[in-house]
Amino acid sequence: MSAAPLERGFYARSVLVVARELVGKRLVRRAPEGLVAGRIVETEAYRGPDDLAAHSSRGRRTARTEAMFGEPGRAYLYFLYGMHWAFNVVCGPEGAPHAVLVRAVEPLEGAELMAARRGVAADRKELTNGPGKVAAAFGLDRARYAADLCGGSDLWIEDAPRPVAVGRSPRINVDYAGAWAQKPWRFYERGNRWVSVKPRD
DNA sequence: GAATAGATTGTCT
DNA sequence: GACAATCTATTCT
Repeated sequence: MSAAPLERGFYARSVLVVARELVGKRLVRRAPEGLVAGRIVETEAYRGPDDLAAHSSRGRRTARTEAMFGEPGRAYLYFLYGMHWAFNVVCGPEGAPHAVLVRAVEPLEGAELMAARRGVAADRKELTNGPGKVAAAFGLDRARYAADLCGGSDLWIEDAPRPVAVGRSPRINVDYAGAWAQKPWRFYERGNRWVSVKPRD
């Protein structure tokens, strides 16, 4: 059972709408070592240049953020804390530096391959319950920078039924962004054990 | 379960 | 030279 990748129009909308609707969708990567797939259970919206929590805040357009200014439906990957990669999807109209961070997924296929890449047992929630963990489990790094999720790459997102209950909360670890840190721009499936930071619900 | 410290490097000031 | 959209091990309660 396989579905077509979500088309570019899905991503070319408000980043807040896309972030909410991505919860429940199916992230897939087909690599030479095997296929891994997971259900997205937690996302965050970043909406530069106004949003001070976004890397593209104040219109900062650099080699790192360049992909956020490009067409929607492409991957934005960045390296942080000296050792982790994080996977985002570029959203909004082309030229608007908006993106959705995928913070956690629920493993659906290829858990053994994820476990091998992560170095943890396949039945542990630590497999994919955080942005750095998702990127590692899916084997994503600089090589997938600006990869097209709408076709032509080995990484894409498929449609799937929407969860019954999607909660929202402030974003995680963006305290430096002042008032913007309070905006409830994190979306997650209520009650899902793979969500990274426990919400107050 | 919560809190803390240490790891480690690309990016920007 | 400071710091970051984090993770892990360890040390508390």
